[in-house]
Amino acid sequence: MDSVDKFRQTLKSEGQSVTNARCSVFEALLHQEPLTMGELVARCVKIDRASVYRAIALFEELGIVQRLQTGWKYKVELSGAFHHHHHHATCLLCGHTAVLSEDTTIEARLHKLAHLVKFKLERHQIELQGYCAACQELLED
Amino acid sequence: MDSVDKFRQTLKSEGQSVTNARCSVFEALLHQEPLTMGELVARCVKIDRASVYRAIALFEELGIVQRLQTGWKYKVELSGAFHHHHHHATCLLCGHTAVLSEDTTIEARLHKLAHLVKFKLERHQIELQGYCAACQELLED
DNA sequence: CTTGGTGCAAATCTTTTGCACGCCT
DNA sequence: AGGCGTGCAAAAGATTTGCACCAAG
Repeated sequence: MDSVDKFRQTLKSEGQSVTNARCSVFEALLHQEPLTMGELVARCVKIDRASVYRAIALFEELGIVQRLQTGWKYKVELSGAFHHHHHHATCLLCGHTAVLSEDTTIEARLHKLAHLVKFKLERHQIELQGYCAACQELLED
Repeated sequence: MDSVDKFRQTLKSEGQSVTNARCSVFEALLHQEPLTMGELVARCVKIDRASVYRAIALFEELGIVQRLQTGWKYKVELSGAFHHHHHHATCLLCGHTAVLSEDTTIEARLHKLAHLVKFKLERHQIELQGYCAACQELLED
């Protein structure tokens, strides 16, 4: 079953309609780096701004997308079932986002830390900020 | 040397003026949980909105405050020298925030991961979401 | 059908900017 | 004194909402 089918299925199983606007927003996110709402709205040409926001709010509730923070602004990307879990590093200068390789050591550790404060861990997010290779060079000038 | 002195010192050593507005913003952050910009503006009664934003921008540049993510919006809190570096776990139900104990294993690991994508790591943030002890019980009913 | 979703326009909220004036050094 | 920082007002951006109309189930 491909991602689009899984998406339609998810909506249906939650009693939600599969509409043109929602499909457009979903497709705009497929195979993409995380996008800001502005970028997402720009990619959904024929879809109204408000509908994009409404779709994202719904998707987040259903666990189809997740928001992630990159400095001051957030971006959205497909989550879990549609996209492997991973973390990002965002460049403080150019804003480019790199995907980090998986690291089970950290995930295990987080569970342990959560357990210490008696939390049942549902999700987590790790955000790294620094300078990408290209910007490090720029800074040396 | 108390925090306020250290604050004034930091400004001076960076060639910045110690002004009334900046002190007010700093004091509003002292001994507080992280605040949203809206909350912060509300606490700085006699200070103009724009000046609060300008102060926070400066403080962040000087490493006096850091922004962090709790849910969809960011909050600001005093950082590093004024407040130990730490991570939070936020309850999805009641919103309670617990402070996680320090873990050098993770910090070291993050540097390694950043290095793999050629990033010069400047800062990081880990956000855990789950259910606190009290809410786990509620959920069992 | 008929209920829920959409587009549109306008309201809200958040953050930034230009400018003239007053305060820190 | 001289320049930086501030308040004010307004611009710019981001997000939300009310409402009439159209489409999915």
